[in-house]
Amino acid sequence: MEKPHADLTREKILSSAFCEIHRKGFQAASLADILEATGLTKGALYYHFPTKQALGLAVVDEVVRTRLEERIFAPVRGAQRPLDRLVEVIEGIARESDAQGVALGCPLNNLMQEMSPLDEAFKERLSAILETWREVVRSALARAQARGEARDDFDCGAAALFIVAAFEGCIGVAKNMQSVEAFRSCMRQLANFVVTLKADRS
Amino acid sequence: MEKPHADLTREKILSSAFCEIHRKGFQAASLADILEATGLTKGALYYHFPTKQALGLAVVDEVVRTRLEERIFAPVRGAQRPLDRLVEVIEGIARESDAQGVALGCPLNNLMQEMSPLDEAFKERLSAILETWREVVRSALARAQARGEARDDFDCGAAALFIVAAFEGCIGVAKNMQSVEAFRSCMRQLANFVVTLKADRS
DNA sequence: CCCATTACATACCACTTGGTATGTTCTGTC
DNA sequence: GACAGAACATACCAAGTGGTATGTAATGGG
Repeated sequence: MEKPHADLTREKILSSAFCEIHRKGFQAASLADILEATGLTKGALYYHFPTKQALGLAVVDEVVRTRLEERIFAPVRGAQRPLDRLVEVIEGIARESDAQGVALGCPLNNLMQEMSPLDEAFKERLSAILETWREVVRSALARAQARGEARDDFDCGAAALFIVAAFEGCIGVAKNMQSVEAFRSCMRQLANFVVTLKADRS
Repeated sequence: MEKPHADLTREKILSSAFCEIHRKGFQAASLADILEATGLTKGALYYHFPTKQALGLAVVDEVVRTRLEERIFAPVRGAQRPLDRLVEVIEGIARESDAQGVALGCPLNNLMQEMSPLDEAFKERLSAILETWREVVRSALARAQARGEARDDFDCGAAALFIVAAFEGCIGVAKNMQSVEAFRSCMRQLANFVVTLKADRS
């Protein structure tokens, strides 16, 4: 028989840690604050996670990755018209974002900027997620090219990397400006760029 | 008579603080480490700066801003052919960057991601620099349009914001991947985008 | 030469941090 | 219902943090 109660507290800690890390970053995230939000204590934390780093890595693997998988990767993967779907996803993210979401930024980008130069384990996990993202976009572009939906005079890998980079860049500057409007404008430009990759149907 | 010695130690602290903040971020930057690198002590620090935040803001205003001003803003401002110069600057940054520079990322972007949601004063100073950057690019695009160097079917403000965002995005992902090659590839894509803004000379 | 101000150095403080060691309760098993 | 391990809670600790109070050497003016 499994023990649902233990797993539940583990997920409560994970969820609270994600929030705290999203707000303050990993280093500035206080274990005391994370626990206070759950009503638990350090005994619970260190029973489920051996160290703060392990907690952070678990947040990356089980929360950050999952969120991106559901919201971005999955929708693009199974698209019949990959290029159009790519544009839809970009515009969808822009449309659904609110002031708070813009102010906090992308959890993946936040952690990359903070932890990549400091911690090798973080860098590898985050880099893996980024690479899947890039691969999802690259594959979409390649399929679009194969279907004649996209032009075939550009390198899919390089274009995919740029699209992901610009995506995170838009979130980044909008986070600083704390302007939903700026975010949407910026994402619209990115969508326009993707549209320029479409094949001219003459 | 001015006192060059005092100003010199002030700049030594500022320079060391910039390095430390560039490496570890503002919050994780230790005043003890900053001082150790200079051979000075806390007495010197708190004589010149009332608080750690003031030191950080001074770093932003006097180091980060100056660097960007010299390396990016100034070259673009006085260009006869703004669009070409913009591409040159982008390619120049890509060409001259080394492994260490890529791994550390853009100081402005690092601080924006870390401090914007946490500290209003930081957010305002950083936002001002970002706005200057955007305005420099916007003005360049507008002049390019006026001279017929660029097409005139796009919004200069929106395009400028996107260019700056993509610029920071490229640095951001390259920082995580810790790959100079990926950075150059990404920046080349950005340069290509800027080229698409050129007027078709038929 | 005296003296006040500048420009630091030294010593110290309250506080928070991640981490640990120990105690306690709950749960399932025989 | 005794017993064992899981699943926590409580109390505590060394280390590091930003900040301060005080001491001191250099400097320049009268």
